[in-house]
Amino acid sequence: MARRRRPGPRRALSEEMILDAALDLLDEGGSAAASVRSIAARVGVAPNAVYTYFPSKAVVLQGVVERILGEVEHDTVVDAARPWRERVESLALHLRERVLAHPAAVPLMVGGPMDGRNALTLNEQLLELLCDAGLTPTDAARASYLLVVYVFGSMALNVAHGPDSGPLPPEADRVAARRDRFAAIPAESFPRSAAATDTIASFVTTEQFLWGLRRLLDGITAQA
Amino acid sequence: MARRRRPGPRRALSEEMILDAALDLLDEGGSAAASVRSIAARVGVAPNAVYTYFPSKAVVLQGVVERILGEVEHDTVVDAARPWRERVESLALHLRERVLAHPAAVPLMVGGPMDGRNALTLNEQLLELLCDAGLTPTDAARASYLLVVYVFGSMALNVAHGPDSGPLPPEADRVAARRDRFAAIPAESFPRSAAATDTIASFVTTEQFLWGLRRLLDGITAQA
DNA sequence: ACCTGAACACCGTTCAAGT
DNA sequence: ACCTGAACACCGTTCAAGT
Repeated sequence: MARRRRPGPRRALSEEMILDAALDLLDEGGSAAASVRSIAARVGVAPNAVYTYFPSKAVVLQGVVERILGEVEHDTVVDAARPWRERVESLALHLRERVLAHPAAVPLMVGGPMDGRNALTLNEQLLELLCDAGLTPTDAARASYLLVVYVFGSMALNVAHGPDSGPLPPEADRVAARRDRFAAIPAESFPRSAAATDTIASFVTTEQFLWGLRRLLDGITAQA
Repeated sequence: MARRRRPGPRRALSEEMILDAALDLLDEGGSAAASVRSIAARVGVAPNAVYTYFPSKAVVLQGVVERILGEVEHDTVVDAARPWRERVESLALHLRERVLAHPAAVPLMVGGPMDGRNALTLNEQLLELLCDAGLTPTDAARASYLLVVYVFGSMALNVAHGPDSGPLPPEADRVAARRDRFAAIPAESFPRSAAATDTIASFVTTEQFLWGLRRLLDGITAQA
């Protein structure tokens, strides 16, 4: 089935080089920096040459998402001998860590299809885990969707306030920035929100992420 | 403290008119249709006249988000006499229904600050509800964040696959579209995902939303 | 103070032409 | 088949000028 291809001049690039360039630009300058023109410039071709490799910018960005999800080493992180809840937790924590390394890509994930090979692999592993836990296939599928919504939803809200360029600041700085942001809540109109400022500021932490994840797992097991 | 303003010619517009135009365009043509230029055209002024009312496009879109969140009639939906779980459920369902009426606005909410007056009002009401349920202020704040992540996260993933224009199709059509999309999963590589196609297709339904919400409430009460 | 015309510095994408 | 120059139809935003 091996078809010969491209009889013309050797191609100067590869899909991978374009995805690399796009991801680098995304990491360095945020979503606005990853234009077709700047991607092309970085790999040293004219803007329209990109369309030899990808049909549109949207497909390039989809490829970037897939590349990031591919960086999640699905199997090595999760020790099959441990209890299933711990396995889910370490998978979720690892996924979150890997994705938050590319903050500008989070909106692309939440806003796009997420039905590529690596996304499916991730989902498949989660399903396996939940079936091992004794859930029916239907409940496992529902629960995995719930977990996906939580992991990606929390990342999206985490990233929402931050700057649109560069890597994610350290956790302490993000908490401080959030506290500043919510310190101005008028206590007379929103007494409970104002009183909870410190807790609200901590929503961007891994600790709060784990708290929510555990409540979610509690809910799933209570159901089973 | 009433300060006199604008000694020049009477302003032809108001902030509200601009927000109306922006929301209409968003609803009719998706996020790409709500450009500063098209907003200006709809209200009958030159593009740069918009900058007399708002400092930037981002602030206009923030205003649109606030307007939508203001459409949620916080109090009337939730009967204070009912058990707190039911009150949370009806608040979440109502919020979801109101927001999904404007699919193109969902990414704006998940991607932006969400710290306006109406967003705070919503959060305050949720906090009150959870405190009534017996949670400590800290746990109530954490739980409300968990609920917000879930409600907005699930909407974002729901809207992600759909077309970028017009109102959200009826639920049955969205399920069918999703089934088509995931019917192509190769069963040899992803056996569990392929077997769960029907369940996966149903993720966009209100029923599945409620299922997840209830697991979440189970987890929160198990903690308390 | 509010609005305009014109311009600046960008976009994504297409097309005819070269090799 | 791959790449280029040039163009098309857009963007958000700024600025000087009018009233």
